[in-house]
Amino acid sequence: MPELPEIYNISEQLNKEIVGLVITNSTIFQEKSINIKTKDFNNSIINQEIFNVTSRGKWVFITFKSLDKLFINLGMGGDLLYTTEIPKKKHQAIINFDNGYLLSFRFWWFGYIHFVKKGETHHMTNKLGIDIFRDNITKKEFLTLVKARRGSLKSFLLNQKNIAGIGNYYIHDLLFKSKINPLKKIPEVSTRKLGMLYNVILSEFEDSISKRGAHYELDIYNQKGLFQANNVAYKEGELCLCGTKIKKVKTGSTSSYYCPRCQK
Amino acid sequence: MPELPEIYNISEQLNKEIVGLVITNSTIFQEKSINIKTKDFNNSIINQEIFNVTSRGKWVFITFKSLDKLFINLGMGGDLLYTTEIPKKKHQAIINFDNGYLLSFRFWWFGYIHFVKKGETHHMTNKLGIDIFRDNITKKEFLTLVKARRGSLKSFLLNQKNIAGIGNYYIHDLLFKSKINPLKKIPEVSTRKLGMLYNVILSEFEDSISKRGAHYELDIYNQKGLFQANNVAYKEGELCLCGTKIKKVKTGSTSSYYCPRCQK
DNA sequence: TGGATAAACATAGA
DNA sequence: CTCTATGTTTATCC
Repeated sequence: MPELPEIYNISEQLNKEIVGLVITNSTIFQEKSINIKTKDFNNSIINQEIFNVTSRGKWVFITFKSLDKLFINLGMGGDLLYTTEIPKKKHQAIINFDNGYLLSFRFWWFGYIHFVKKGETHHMTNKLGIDIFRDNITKKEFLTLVKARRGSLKSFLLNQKNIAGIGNYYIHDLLFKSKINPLKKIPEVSTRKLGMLYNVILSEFEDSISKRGAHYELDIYNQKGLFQANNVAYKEGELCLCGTKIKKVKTGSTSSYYCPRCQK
Repeated sequence: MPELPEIYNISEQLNKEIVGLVITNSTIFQEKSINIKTKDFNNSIINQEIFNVTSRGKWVFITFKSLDKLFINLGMGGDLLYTTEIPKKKHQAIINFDNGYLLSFRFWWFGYIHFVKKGETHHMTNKLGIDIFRDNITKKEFLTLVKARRGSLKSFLLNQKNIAGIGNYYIHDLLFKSKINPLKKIPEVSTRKLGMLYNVILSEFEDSISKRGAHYELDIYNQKGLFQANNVAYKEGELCLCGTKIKKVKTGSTSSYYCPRCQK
């Protein structure tokens, strides 16, 4: 499940590669991935020229010269490859360009490629929260945002309407490095720790982006990233750096792994 | 806080006393209690003849011959007296009839006397749930209704959108007599106990109505009711009939008192 | 817990 | 936690 650093990286790579290219063909293998009929989708994007590519949270935005857009979400695992040959692995969609290259969209489960006409809004992204990286959010703004709420900090961070881009892989590491217990509610966490969390998010994401994302995700060139988090092991009973056994707790629909000694 | 039995009793008493009477005057001391301007309210009801009086849950409905209506809610404590003399206790409204009698509305806190024109709907009562007593709900209907939900049974019963008329006084007794622990969620309660609960609600309400309501509430003649619940004491540590100490637990915004032995 | 409303939280579904 | 929709609870207001 690619999160902010991977999506940021993918969008920047695409921005380098496909701006100015024109779409010559499009093949949809899974109509559930798109938001309109396949025929309409193809008619809408073929012959369009790419204007730019950017991202917000876990969403990639491809803007055409016409200002129509594609909103792409890779869902729970998936990749977006830029290549000349159709990949052998099962994919949901292929988009061809006039330079002989193509984009292959592969979703492990749910994923979206939504076409949105110029000026129209997209219901899945118009409520997206801040992208702490692209929006140049200051620590003060971050603290104001967080402290307005009283629920669990982990839920807050994972909710894309608050802060877009944090998912289940990075959250453990972010909380570990900020020494925050994943069960805590926002009012129970000191301002100092919330400030530390802000620093950690920025530095961790910058670090990961510079390494082209997480080690188990692919970039558009089919290359794995070099970033490895996992300061807190993903198995109950494994040892933290401090020697304490990692604890597993249910936090909503997923679990959290944390060190009872380091994360108070 | 009058609940179904008291409200049922008040509406039936009114139905015996005021049908056919004509309103000659109306005085509003607290404009927050009504839904339109005082002047409009008075103009709307003066000279109207009472057609009938009925109730649903904690609401009293006075219908005029014109089919305009008054929707009355006594809120958290309050009384509605039918008398010839203006009561000395502070009241929010007085309505006079052509036989020399008057209705005095007294609210301890929030209470409503809403005027609704013929055919129009009233937003506070149009989502009201069933009145188990007036609607002749069968046990099967009751079970279907309850079992469609998964939240706490106590919340379900107190929510006027589900079943109208149960409040904080009767709820303890109803759960005690049904041997249901007030902390249970609906799926955790056996069908047998839910069926028992249905019987208990009907029998308890019938009993209370026959005694003109709870012992601490007043009917329209300023007389206290004769019904006493309190099988489960309202003080932590007091003894249940079985000798076990009553336990107090938080259930949402209020507390529940229950016998850990009798109410499993 | 009287009732409205909004936010917060939980769960199922696609 | 990918996102939506729905249900349920909590908090605050009047």
